[in-house]
Amino acid sequence: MDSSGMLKSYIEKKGLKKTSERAVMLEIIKKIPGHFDAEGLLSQVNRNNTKVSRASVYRTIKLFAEAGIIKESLLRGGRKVYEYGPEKTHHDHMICVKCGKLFEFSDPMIEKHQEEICRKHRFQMTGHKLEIQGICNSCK
Amino acid sequence: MDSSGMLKSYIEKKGLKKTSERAVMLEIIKKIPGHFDAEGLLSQVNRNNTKVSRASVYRTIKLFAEAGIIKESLLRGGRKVYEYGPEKTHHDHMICVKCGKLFEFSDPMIEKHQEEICRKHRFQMTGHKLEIQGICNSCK
DNA sequence: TTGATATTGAGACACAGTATCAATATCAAG
DNA sequence: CTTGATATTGATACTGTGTCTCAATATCAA
Repeated sequence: MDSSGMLKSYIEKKGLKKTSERAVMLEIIKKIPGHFDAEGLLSQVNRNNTKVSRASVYRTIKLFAEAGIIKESLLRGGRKVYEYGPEKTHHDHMICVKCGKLFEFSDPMIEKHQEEICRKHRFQMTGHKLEIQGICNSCK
Repeated sequence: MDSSGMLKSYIEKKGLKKTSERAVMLEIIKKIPGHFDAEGLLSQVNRNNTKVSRASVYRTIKLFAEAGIIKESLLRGGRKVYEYGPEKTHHDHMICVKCGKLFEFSDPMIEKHQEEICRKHRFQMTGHKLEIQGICNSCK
């Protein structure tokens, strides 16, 4: 299912209502290639003719995350960072502490070990975040 | 070296000064068994006869972290969480999303895979954080 | 004892995010 | 189409976590 469908079914399931604000935000988020945060999205939404209030941007981001349309991917200096992509597979992040650039990676072996550990501790995993800090190749 | 020694040598190295506030905070932190945050420490410090201002608590926490006396271990709802223990080895966390309990674990295989990935990407790792969210055994 | 300077406390400030609430938009039922 | 119930919005006040400022004070070497 595409993200518009996901939003529609989430809205129906919860007895919510379709609004132009949500439609506008979804269209803009779809076009963002990488990561984004609430403030950045807010200014992008209000850059053009469209206009959505700060409160609604935050509310809608939360709604989209609950609907599975976007994912909260990490915290950057106390700021939540999201990314579009219901079809995207899970991945982890490397953050360069010098230039702040973000690199994605995924390692099935690490995932496997995590599952192993959870089994051992009888812990039912619902999600995880792995973040490696360091210095990237071009900053060395 | 114990934490008092670490503080002393860090202070000397940086040309800083010994103060009663720092001593008081170190004594209290030493007695905290698990994790703590700035606000919790602040109220603990000011509960008794001792008194340290909010600003100084935050400043001193930062100083202790730089001196290696405490470690920033994770972020919990936008709040930084620390733990005492210069001798403690690195470990990762499992957080129960129901009861909020925190479990520690460490897995050398995961660490190894992380190093492998960093080598592959020519990324010089300086630190990492792995956090598994889920439901703990007693909350199932 | 003195002088340089690191430190402190109090409070203002910064920032991300949430709560409040009256006005408005949506939508199902008639 | 109109109506009524209610979900949503925008404006703005507020919260929580942490930082900055700056005058007063404590520390320490000379």
